[in-house]
Amino acid sequence: MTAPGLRLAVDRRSPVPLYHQVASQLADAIDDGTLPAGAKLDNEIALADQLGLSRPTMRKAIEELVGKGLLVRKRGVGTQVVHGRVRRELELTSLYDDLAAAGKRPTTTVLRNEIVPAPTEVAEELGLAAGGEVRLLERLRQADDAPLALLRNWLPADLVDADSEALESRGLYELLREGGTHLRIARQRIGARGASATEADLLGVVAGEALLTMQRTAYADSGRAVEYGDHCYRPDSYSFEVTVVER
Amino acid sequence: MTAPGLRLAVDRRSPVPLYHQVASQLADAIDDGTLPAGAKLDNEIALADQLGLSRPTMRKAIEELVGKGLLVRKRGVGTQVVHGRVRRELELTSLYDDLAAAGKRPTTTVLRNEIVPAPTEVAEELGLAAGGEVRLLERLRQADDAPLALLRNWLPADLVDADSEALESRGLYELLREGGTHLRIARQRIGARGASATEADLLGVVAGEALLTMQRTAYADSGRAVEYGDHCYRPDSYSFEVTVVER
DNA sequence: AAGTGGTCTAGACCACTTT
DNA sequence: AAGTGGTCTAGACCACTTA
Repeated sequence: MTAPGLRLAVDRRSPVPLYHQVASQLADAIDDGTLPAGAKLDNEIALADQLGLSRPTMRKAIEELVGKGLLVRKRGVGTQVVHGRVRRELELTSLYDDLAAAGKRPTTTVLRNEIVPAPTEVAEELGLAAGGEVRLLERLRQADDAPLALLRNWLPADLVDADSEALESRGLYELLREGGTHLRIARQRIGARGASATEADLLGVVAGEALLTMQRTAYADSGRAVEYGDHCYRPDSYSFEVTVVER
Repeated sequence: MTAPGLRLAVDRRSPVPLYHQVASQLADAIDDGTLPAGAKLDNEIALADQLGLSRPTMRKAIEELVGKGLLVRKRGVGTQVVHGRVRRELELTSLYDDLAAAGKRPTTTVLRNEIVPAPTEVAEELGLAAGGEVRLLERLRQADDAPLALLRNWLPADLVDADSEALESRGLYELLREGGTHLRIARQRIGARGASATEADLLGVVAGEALLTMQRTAYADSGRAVEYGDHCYRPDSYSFEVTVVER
């Protein structure tokens, strides 16, 4: 039951970890149909031998794809490709990156960009003293000139220069990365509510119409909270994809 | 910088994997404040020594918590507890389980429970021939007698007995588990839209009012799609929590 | 220079499923 | 009985960060 056209090979001179090289090649084979839905993989030891790898390394490659929802394993049975087509996953990217990757032309209008005392909830989320200074950003995001999302963000005031011009051309996350802040974890709450008059006006909908909402707190690799966001999206243009894997 | 009150120990006679024992104890210590936000853990080798474990096993315990968003690691620096309080995570559970765990009293009314030819989209999601037979379930879920969600599910017709009485008392996922079907992966799309007249009536809202929606395809450990769901929720009573970790 | 996590190896034994 | 994934060990070397 092994796929015939499947060719795997690793490059030991590459800085890319061996397990990730293998995982990428397997993911590509699943994407392009070389490994069709339901296909059974050789067992871990055989695969490791074929590639000249140790079993733990081969196993880690498989684990990466199990975590992404592309493969399922069953003890005593084997490893198979999951049925069903794969959709884009929810990852730790900004909406700006998402749109650029999807080939849309994202534009941003900065509505507010100012230093304000932190509202109670924001201070709590960011782990700051109440009333401490934070930068408030309010932006309108458009894709191909159609309004798509209204983004409000609060960040520790010293974290980023955030001149409005850079924000309009590059997106907040990219600016943070340039400033040496690498986001690692985001906790998001996704919900829905009716649009307020202001929101409706900016997003080009009728007041009270359904909006998709997200509140997000993002943490850097230092463990500190560096962003709290309160966003709303036009639900006809945006949705969230999540893949959940049983632990 | 090691936490003083932290006491870790493993039971080698337990069937619970050692790495999971350690991960649970660390998670508890983070929950109850023994390991406060920002606390730095000893390095992996020292921790492994203290517990009489090998480094890979200790590492796997830490990896489990990094994946849950409780810890962050930084090469050359160390491992720390993430700042910010932890919220309940989105897992592969049914809404019924969610509510029961939250101490609510969930009740279910089965509105439809019949065998129908599969609509095109459903057949595609489940990997069945178009027009093949599927079971259509339509249920109204309430928590403490307040309407909360309207759930429509399609399943392969042979998969579950699904008598309506059992569905009202136990929830679909539990019935599937009892029938030997173990869900492993779910792909979910979360969005929003206005309520139709029928939905509004059932959920006790006004037509056009915002609803939170989810379409889900769930896969068993056999890799086969076993459930397609199209759900809508009252957004004042339900939201989704997602933790995203940078790969 | 010292300390950390990141990767990798070559084994071992076990639990579970299928034949 | 045979084959699979699940767990665990005891090392090794490397890349990165901080002092």
